[in-house]
Amino acid sequence: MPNTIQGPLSSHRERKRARRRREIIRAALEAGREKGYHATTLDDIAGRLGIRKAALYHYFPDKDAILLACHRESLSELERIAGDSRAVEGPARRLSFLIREHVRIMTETLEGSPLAFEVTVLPAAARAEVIRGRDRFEGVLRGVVAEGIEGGEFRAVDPKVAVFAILGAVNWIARWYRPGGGGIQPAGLGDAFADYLLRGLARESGRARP
Amino acid sequence: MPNTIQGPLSSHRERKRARRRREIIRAALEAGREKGYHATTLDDIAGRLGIRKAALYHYFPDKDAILLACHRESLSELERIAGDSRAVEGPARRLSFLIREHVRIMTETLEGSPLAFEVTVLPAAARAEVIRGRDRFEGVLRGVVAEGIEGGEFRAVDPKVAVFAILGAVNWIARWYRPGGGGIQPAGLGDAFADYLLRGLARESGRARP
DNA sequence: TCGAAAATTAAACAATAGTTCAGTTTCCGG
DNA sequence: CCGGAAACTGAACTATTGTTTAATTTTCGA
Repeated sequence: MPNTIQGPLSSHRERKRARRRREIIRAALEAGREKGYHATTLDDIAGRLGIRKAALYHYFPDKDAILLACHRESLSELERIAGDSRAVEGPARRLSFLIREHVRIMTETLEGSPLAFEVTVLPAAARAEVIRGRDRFEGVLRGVVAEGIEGGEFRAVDPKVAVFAILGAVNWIARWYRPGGGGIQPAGLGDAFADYLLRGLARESGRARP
Repeated sequence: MPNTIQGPLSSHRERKRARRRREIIRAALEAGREKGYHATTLDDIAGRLGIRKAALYHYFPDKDAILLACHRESLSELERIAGDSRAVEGPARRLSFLIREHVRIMTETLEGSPLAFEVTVLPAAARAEVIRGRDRFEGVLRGVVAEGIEGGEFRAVDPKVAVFAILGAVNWIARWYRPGGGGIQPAGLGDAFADYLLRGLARESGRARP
């Protein structure tokens, strides 16, 4: 008997299914941008894809699983930039990189959707996973700030408080940013935020990013 | 015929009723701190007061009205500190005052409840009122920043972007602050935030608040 | 092209939670 | 202390919405 149980790791069908899953996540993020998780119905999400809500159950076991997938989407992005940041030398430059990339995630990947922050409704295991992921990223930021202080590049602030302020400024983007909305451009926003938030840490008034 | 239509402006009964309304608002803010508006049921709110949810309808016409009252609670606080700030001289000192007071509202009055930010569910008229109030406060902050730039006290940033960052840092407190939670103390937090966020604007590296 | 598996749908189901209402208890001013 | 008004309750009602199931359509590999 040939091995029919385990096909190729990414068959055509599997890739198509994975693509559809991402479309659903994208639709959920878009729908959630307006109303938040609870006010977003499965009809809202399905309607954006031109299908009925029952079809969603072929890709996710329930509504919470869609929310969790949205969280994972954002978490994997955060993990990626945390990894990439290791190649950037110097606490100031590294923190600047992290802020600019985080702003990019907020404006591009999540498009300002607050879905990736509503964590209280998730079942305990899923909530723990998400919180662990966020804590990890928070820890990376704190590490960078602490390193900058030790090296004398930053002044002696409480890293915990500084990181809360930074994450607040960036995450709050979900509350006011709307893609295509006039005025503020994503790229400029990331630079402006990094510039502003870095200067608050700089020991000297000169350029925060040498 | 004596004037029985309009009793004294604050009879005993009226004051008692007003007090009960405030208790309900407080309970809603507490309950909403854990789960957010949609996940907070009328049973949650009523339960904290030892009554049944039907009793709430003697004080508010529906659930949305309770949310609106929570918003108005926070808006009136913001308006108050905006007014008080006019007595503080100099953009740097005034901005510092506003940040510290705003932090105090987040930690003391709202106790970290996100209820005063969930605006999308409100009916159009109520939503417009809340947004108008928040815009007004935002405008005050922008004015202070712009004034500081004109006077040469702050460097030339985009006031809009800076205020988004400031409001994000402060409002995000609702996401992580828990009253009585160990570690961070409200008073110290306000000073630390004001210090950090002011330095990002300061033209010179010296003390931001002279 | 054929047939099985995947995708989707329509309809019914279930559970939650906001709302209403008639009736009961509590409160308080005269 | 009395009587009416205010406060509150229990229960029923309703609307929304997540979930399940059986049936139908579509897709795609052999």
